[in-house]
Amino acid sequence: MPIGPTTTDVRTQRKNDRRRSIVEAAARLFAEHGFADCDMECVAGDLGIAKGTLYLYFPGKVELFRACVDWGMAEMQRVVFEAAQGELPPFRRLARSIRAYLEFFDQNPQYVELLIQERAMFRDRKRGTYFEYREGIRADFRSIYGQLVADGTLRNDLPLDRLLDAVGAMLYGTMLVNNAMGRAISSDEQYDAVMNTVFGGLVTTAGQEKLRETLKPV
Amino acid sequence: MPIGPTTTDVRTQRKNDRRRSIVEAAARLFAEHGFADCDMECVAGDLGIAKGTLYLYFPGKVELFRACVDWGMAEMQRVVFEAAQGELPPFRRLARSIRAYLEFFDQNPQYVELLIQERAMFRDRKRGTYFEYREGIRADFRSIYGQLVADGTLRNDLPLDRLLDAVGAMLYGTMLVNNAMGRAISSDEQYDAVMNTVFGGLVTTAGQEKLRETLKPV
Amino acid sequence: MPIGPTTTDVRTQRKNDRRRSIVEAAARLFAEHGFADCDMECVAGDLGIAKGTLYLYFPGKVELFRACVDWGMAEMQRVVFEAAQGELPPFRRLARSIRAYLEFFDQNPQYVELLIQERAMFRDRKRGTYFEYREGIRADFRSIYGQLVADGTLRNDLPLDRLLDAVGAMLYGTMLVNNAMGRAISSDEQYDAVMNTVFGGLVTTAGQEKLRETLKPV
Amino acid sequence: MPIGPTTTDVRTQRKNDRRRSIVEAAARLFAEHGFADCDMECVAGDLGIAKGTLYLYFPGKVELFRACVDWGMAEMQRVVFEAAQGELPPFRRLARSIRAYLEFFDQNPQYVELLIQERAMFRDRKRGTYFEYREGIRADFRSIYGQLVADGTLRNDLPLDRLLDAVGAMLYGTMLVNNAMGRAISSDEQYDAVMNTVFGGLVTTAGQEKLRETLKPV
DNA sequence: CATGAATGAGTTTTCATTCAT
DNA sequence: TATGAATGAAAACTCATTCAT
Repeated sequence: MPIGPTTTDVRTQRKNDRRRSIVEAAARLFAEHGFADCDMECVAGDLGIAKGTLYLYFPGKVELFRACVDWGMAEMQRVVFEAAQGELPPFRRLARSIRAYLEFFDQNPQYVELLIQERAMFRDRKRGTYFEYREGIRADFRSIYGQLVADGTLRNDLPLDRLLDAVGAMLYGTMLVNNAMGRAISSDEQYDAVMNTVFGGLVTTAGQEKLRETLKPV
Repeated sequence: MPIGPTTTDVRTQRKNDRRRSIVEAAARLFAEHGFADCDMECVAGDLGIAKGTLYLYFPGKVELFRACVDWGMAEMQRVVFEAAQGELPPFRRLARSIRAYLEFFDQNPQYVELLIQERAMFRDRKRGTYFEYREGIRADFRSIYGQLVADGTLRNDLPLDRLLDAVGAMLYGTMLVNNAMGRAISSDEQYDAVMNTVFGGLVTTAGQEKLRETLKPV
Repeated sequence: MPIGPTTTDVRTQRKNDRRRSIVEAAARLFAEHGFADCDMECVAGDLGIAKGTLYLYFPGKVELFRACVDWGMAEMQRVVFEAAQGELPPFRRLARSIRAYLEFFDQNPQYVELLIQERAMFRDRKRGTYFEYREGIRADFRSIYGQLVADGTLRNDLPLDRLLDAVGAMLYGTMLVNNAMGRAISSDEQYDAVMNTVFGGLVTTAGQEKLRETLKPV
Repeated sequence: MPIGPTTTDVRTQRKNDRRRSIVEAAARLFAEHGFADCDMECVAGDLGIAKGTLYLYFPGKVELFRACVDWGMAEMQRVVFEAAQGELPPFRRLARSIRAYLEFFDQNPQYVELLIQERAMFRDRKRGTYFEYREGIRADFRSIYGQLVADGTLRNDLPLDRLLDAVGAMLYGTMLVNNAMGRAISSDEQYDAVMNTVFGGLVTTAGQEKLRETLKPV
């Protein structure tokens, strides 16, 4: 009996591909028109399929929307994590992640839009998808921050959580403001501003010596 | 003909009072239920008036909503400006404004909600009300920042606009994150975090000496 | 201060009149097309009003339908009760009620239809409206039957409940069969049949001798 | 060419078996959820086959439903007929049939449900399946009733049709009422009640004297 | 000015039926 | 034969807005 993909495998695969392509189209359209003003007809039309078909892949409009946000945030998380991999000094890994974060939202502005839509629409969900993924990222980066405090690169007079908060708020704010202003500022410039200000402030004087290279503009 | 308030004046006054009270109720309700889930009936009901009456004061739902956001942002601007008044050193005035900003949104979370609603709903409007008022504030504070750069308190190796951007992004991010996390952190702590990080980074070493008092926790 | 109808009274009155006329039209249409095949548009159209207006008077299609059945059964109950009033011997009152029941459904076949619709549609409701009203009628007639048993008119070898059941089943069956056959038999004839059989018995006195064994309880 | 079941016969046989098993499942499910709330998916799922397969055996949902009702009524007719067979006195055969009828619906309440569903759904069909089969039964029993009138067991002052109507209505009503009340009364008791009332009459001999006027035709 | 009844366009969702594989 | 993915028509319900009183 030959080993190979079973019918079920193929079907599952096909179904996943389809879900994926629906999510991609929907993410774009939800971002373009807003959740309320993008009806299922519109998504189906864009994909060239019938309205009813969408319901074979997602239970309803809300779930489709959630899948879009989730997909985007998973992407973002992946990109940020990947940037932190490799045999590099901790601050370097941190910096690369920050850059990755800003670039991700700069290149995928539709996900900024979806975050806002989600926040506006579902005020009941405790925090929204962004903040769920943020928790994951935060947990993973905590150790890096810990190392940097331990080796004297970062200030040790602030609780680790405040430190993480500060960087998180700065990045969130930067991402949103930039998006609102029509991406007038390149992600390079954004990166410089964040590094110069937040880390200019968080890094010790001694640390600044050590990081001269890393902190300077790209 | 007697001098005094004319009938017209009285009418205008009364109309404005009415508009004002409608805006207050609507702001609360839009924030509570969201723009889409707060219907005109709901606003009218809360005020104890008929639905049709709302249309005597506002052309439509959207305009009423905009009036709410506008009202809130004007309040915010006023509060921030007021904090900057008085015979105080420039950095002091800056710090007081920042504190006022954070406190305003902490005490009026409904306006955070409205900002998010507006952003989500009206993606066509170039930037939204927050960013229009932000421009006004920014213009007014530019001179303060200029003074602080000139007198060596703030770093002069960054363009003034980047400096303003950095503070703005940090504040916007802090306000939103705090709101999303359920205001788990007091505005005092938020203030400290912002001052310690952003200004810890922006202030020169020399400047830090001078500002020792101002920068330290409240 | 003059005594007279207040604005509220007038409004309530008007609202009730409207509800009433909607129920009348809806009862007719639900009966004609069936619950499933009679959409709200159809009811509204028949009344010359907009679909949305229906929702000002009834929360939804189901409630409108229920109001129709309820209205009809209340009418039926009223008619049956009224027939039992007056200074007449008990059996006479009973007979008049039975006649009234059969005539009511003969003249208002739409209510037969609605009863069937309800039964088919809402299998979850314990019994349906007919059987709720039936309970009321039954309770009221129990005393008449009691008198007739006591004075020796009716057999006393059957529990009162079985007696009531028997008459009830006969009437229900007669009403439904007659309706299903297209009202081929006049309510006069139906009445005769019921009285002659249920009360008179089909078996002759002589026959009863012969059937003693067969007729007696199993 | 060999004599024996041809390929075609085998196929036909298999097809019929399949139809049969589909009808059984569908009857159960239509009765449980109602025609409208039992979709083809649900029937297919219960049988462990694909939705499309149903359409190989029945042209559509309605035809499947009709087949269910038809199947049930044919069963009922068979059971009632069988009970009337044998070398027994006519009234005995009649009584056995009545008992069989009541027992059938008591033990197969799903068919009561289907009758109601059919009646509610297809008001256009002249009478519905029940009444078609009823005609058959009626025709067959007419001769029994005739004998009983002829031999003086049953009253001869009523047209034979009225007599048949009366028994039919009583049985139909009893079956439906009993079903609606949640089968609170055993089919034994139902049987007794029918026999006692319709055939025995509720009014005592003495009572009949008194009611001569009231009971006689209007 | 105030009212609130009436409107009707607009959207989500369901499901019988089809048909390519 | 059997499958099950795709279709698209149909219908309940909502709510901003209007307007006669």
